[in-house]
Amino acid sequence: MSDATLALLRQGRWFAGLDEAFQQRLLQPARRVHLARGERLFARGDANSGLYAVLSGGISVGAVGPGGKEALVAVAEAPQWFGEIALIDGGPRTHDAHAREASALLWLPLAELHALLAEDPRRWQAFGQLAMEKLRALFTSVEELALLAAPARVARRLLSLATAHGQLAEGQTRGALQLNQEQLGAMLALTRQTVNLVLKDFEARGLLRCQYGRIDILDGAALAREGQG
Amino acid sequence: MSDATLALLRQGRWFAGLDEAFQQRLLQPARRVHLARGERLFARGDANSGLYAVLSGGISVGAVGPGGKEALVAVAEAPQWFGEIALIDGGPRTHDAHAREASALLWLPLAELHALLAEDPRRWQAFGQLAMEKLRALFTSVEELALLAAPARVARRLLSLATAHGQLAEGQTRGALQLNQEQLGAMLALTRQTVNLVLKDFEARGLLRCQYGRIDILDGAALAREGQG
DNA sequence: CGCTGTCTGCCATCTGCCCGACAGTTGCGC
DNA sequence: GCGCAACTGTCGGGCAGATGGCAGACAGCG
Repeated sequence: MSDATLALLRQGRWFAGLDEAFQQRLLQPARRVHLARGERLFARGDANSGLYAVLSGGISVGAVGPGGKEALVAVAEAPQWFGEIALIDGGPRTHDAHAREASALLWLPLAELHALLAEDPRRWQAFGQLAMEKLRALFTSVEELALLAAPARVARRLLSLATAHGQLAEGQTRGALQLNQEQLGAMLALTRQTVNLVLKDFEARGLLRCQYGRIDILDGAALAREGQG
Repeated sequence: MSDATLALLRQGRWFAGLDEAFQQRLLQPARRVHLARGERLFARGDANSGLYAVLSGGISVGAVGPGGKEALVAVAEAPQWFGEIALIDGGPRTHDAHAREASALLWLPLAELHALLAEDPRRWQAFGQLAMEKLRALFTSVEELALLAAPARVARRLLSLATAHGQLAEGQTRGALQLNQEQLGAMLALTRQTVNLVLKDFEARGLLRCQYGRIDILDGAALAREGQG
């Protein structure tokens, strides 16, 4: 695995927190996978195939509920890892995952993971920690969904996306978010129209800038205040 | 630890799935804790104190959001386990936990857990699995919250409570749920009035019976149909 | 027994967000 | 450069569910 890849992955909090030896050992059996725009990686209910890390592009993780409405759980971008849930409990995939643009992934096949865990079972904790990052993020999502009105939800989610739900290493944030208003709506259980309304209001007050398929965050602090509800 | 306790805990899917030796080893350092009605076990942000299992009574797990509105995440009853998140990632408590009635718990102090994990690190996976049960349940919650209307949400949550989110062993269900309409509302992000409306409708159609602080499920199959949305 | 706090049942009113629709704008392939 | 598809911006109508308020039923307690 190239040094560039290693450097990229170390920008992620989880991977950066692993000890050097484990980082190396993890990447050793890893393979690269390339997906075209729209291509599906796995679907809800599929058997576990292993763990993935995004190197470039973006992976939409979501599900269609009864009635055809789609809920978007997350958009994974470099250097996020996903797919650990099925690894830990041996169950099927919880969500659909597909490439929202041409993407490169790192794939750790299940058999390799088991080999690596058999070598040193203490490593289970590391994967547990990865899952706990998701679990904690999900708890805050539920709470926001339940308790906050639309503007506060939008504000919080934007900030949360900017830090990749805290999965980026210390201090790192994205100033520009690559997603459209429809997708933002699907994450927050709001319609595109409502999202647009809120966004326009924020823009008029200088908190952000709306562009085609993209949102630039200008004033994160003010956005955080907006998210207080 | 008494045989009765062991038998009780084995009614839970997670504990029952552990091998015999580990079950014994887990209970060996465990202590009993008694809480009076309304007493607080821990609060969001507290340092990790260990793992708990409910032996009798019920523990409300929730949080108050900005604005004072309360979100109820779950009501843990025997023989459910909770508190594993902080164990795995070493972070603070995600939620407030307090006794909704006089309750008895089993407490595994953090130091004992670490000792037990140091002995055999493969046991990390077991705690990971416990957390994954929560994570999967939470995913379905989010989806329900986002995609379903009030009646379907109520129906699904009632069924979900009846099986303790799948944490009871195979085939076990509770026919009577010990909670009031206000609490049900707090779980579903609905007001008491709306919950009442839905419940009355279900009752009129013979799906359940409303009683003082309690709901009896009469027709689980019909309730499941109602939850299709 | 009656007192008190909790829970249920039901109303009238208000509102935030959904829905459908359509025009304007941007980006991309031909 | 043209044309088409995807995305944004905005409007008005409609409704599910929130709000607030109140009477009555139930349970525990002195």
